[in-house]
Amino acid sequence: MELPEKAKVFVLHFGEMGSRWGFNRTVGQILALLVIHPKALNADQIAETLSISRGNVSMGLKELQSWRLIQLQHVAGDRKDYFVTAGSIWDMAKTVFEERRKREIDPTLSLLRANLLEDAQNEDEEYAQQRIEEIHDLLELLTQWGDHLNTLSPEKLESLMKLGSGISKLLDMKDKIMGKKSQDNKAG
Amino acid sequence: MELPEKAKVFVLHFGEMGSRWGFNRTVGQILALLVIHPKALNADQIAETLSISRGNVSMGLKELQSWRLIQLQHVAGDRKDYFVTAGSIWDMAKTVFEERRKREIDPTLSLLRANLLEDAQNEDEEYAQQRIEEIHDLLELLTQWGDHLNTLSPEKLESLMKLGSGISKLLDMKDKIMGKKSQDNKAG
DNA sequence: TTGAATTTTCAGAAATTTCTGAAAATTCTA
DNA sequence: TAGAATTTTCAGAAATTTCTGAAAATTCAA
Repeated sequence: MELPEKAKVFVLHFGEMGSRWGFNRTVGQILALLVIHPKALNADQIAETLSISRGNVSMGLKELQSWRLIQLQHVAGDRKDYFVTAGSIWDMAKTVFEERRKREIDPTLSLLRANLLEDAQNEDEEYAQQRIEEIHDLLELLTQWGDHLNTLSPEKLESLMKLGSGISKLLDMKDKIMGKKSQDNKAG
Repeated sequence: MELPEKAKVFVLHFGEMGSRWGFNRTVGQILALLVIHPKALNADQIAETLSISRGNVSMGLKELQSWRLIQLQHVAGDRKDYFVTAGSIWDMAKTVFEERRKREIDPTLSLLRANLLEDAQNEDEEYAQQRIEEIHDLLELLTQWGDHLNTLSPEKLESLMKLGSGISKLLDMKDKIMGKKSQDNKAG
């Protein structure tokens, strides 16, 4: 299967970028191909289109399934396995965030927590622990926020993002209505 | 310079994680070391502590400077170059987001835009262009949102993130006050 | 200037990652 | 249940990335 020139450029680019997003070149290319292709594809078609070995495609498809980014789809009268992307672009973006969080952030948080439990033996260790605590708190805040955003409906999430600088005004409005308790306490 | 056991674990872990964040193992280790060390360090100290070559440290420091994550600092009476991390953990996190955006998202957006300018020659290409447009719009929305968040003061940003599920209520409140224009139009 | 101290560079070595393709395993049909 | 179709596995090959260390370049003090 020969790809049109623009499709080729897109697939190759996402191959390069894929490595930034946690998978290797060919895995990125396979995903990109499935994203722009209107119909489900089988492993042989993918191998031929991307000029990579059958074995490599098999491994790549397995990896993409473990990321929950593609889905197996059977085609009537054909014994081969066909694949399509799982959900919309938005869904896939969400999934990538979730999976990366699970694979990268969570293990780091555990390690940092374990580190915080131990007592500092001297001034230098005290300093180190403080920096580690800052990193821990930041990661925790970010992941919790991510969780909250994930609970919002796509529409609400989109309207929140499109607020743009309006978010600042909204926060002020909230503070006014809520009476800015903490600051009033300090002032009074 | 011998590190305490916990510091060693932290540095090694950030070496592994570093590769996820766009730089290689030793660059991650150098950054981690500078983060937890209370005083500025020179290249020889870093090389000795991490057991890596002087040349490798030189390259790593250059890379971290290009990321704007560390700063040169002179020590009175010493000709060697000393280095410290640039700003707080928060500052560094912001910088990493910014730099990654510049290095990864922006080039992708350019490529997608170029692709969208071309005309689709048939149904399949039409489909591909639609998916590409979805990716483009998502990336653009995300980066614009990131820009807006970056303009918020750290305090406001933190209070926004700590809102948690309150964000949903706040959005409803806004809709009520603003009169939910778009939906009213549809209904009427 | 000179030359000692320091940093940078970069060719080749080492380590790591990715890929191939043939053999093994699995699945399905008749 | 045989055997054809298909997928998976994985040892070794190929490609890529990272690292070393010695030489070149730079900086600085006298």
